[in-house]
Amino acid sequence: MTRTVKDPETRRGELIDAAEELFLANGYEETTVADIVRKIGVAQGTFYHYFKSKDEVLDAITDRWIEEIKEGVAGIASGDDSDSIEKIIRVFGFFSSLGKSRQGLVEYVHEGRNAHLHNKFERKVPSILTPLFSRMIEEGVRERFFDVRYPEMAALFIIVTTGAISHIYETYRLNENTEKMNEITAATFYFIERILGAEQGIFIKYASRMEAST
Amino acid sequence: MTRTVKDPETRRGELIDAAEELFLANGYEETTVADIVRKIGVAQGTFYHYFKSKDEVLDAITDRWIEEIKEGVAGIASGDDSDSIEKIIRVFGFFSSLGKSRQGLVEYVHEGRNAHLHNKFERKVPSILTPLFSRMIEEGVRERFFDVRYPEMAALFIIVTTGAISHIYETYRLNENTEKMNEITAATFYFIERILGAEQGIFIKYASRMEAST
DNA sequence: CAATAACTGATTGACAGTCAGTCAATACCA
DNA sequence: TGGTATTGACTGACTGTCAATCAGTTATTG
Repeated sequence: MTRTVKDPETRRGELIDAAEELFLANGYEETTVADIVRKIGVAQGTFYHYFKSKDEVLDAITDRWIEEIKEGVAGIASGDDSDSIEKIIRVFGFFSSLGKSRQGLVEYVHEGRNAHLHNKFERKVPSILTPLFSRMIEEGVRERFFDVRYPEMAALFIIVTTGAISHIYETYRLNENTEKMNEITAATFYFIERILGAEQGIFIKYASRMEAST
Repeated sequence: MTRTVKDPETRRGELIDAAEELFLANGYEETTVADIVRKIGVAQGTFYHYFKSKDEVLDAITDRWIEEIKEGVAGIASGDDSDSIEKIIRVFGFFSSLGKSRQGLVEYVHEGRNAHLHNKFERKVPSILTPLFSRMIEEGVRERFFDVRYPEMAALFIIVTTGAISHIYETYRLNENTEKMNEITAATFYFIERILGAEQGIFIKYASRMEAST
């Protein structure tokens, strides 16, 4: 094949893009390195010039996703135009919109065959989000919305719970069990209020007020 | 090699035992089917006579573990010699003792290289334990210890949270960060009390009373 | 023009899974 | 009781696939 040299950053990007697309379409295990390189028309060796292993591209892909999540949450959390309740609601809204625009991705991450990826997410997400949530919760405590003895632990609990529950939510969504889906959503807010020691129903109240003002 | 015919149940058991031992020692990916059959001195084909794939033995192994957990919890939950608070404390005690007697297993399940297995656990455990926890929580509501609108969801939340937190607890344990470990334990009870709408500190109070009476 | 780095693609080694066939035990019949 | 048919446990060489390697080639840069 004719040889084309590109800016390393570009090439690396091409490889990650191709891998991401194929992993999403066919799964990690089912995608071969040969598939990835064929997609952009380079030799197999080129792949290994940029990545030490197949696993390493997966890391690069998840890092990209996690960076996106981090920036989205940080953007909401750092704003001083809203109180902590509003911020937390917006963060959940951000998660939900991310899930909707990337439905394939959500299904993918929860599929059994992609245990590998799911695991990477489970490791990285809490460590990135806990400090951000922690700050919002502490802000909420100062604002007297919340009353909680362990703000950092509360953050961790909320994050891991939401993550694990989304797993179960996803199975109900695939079975079109709307009743259970609604129950999970309602229960999630109910328990988050309890964990944070917030007034019962305050999240729903705020959420509908926020919707009305748009 | 000389041919020895055994009772199929025995042979199947031998294969599962050998696979479990090797998976625990070296990891799932790192163990080959050839290793498994070599260990008990049968041909590779024999393995595939009993299992459709390498993944299927892993299923058999996790099913065995999960059965053990289920029976342990069911035994505690069904007893009518204790109230719901005591039962829940005993269940957590059971988890902790399981973790101690099988330290290798716990570390193993949480190791990155065994994402596959971790995922299997995460799928199976909640579906098995939720009904059992649900009943204990409903019992506690009748006994006026708890006050919670969604008992089944509370069960689910507590189970997935405990599972995910144990993951994080494990990393602190490996780093010998005793402070964080204690904080997690205290926070876990604190938040479980909040989720269940129980009196603050009731679990600790009961736990120390139970210890005193032994 | 020398050094560096991007790139090639045939090759290797490891492994999951297959398959055609062997052998032992049991069941059935004369 | 002895002969034979059937079942299914068991064998192990073999295959196809794939991640990873490596010796070599081409472009770029100073």
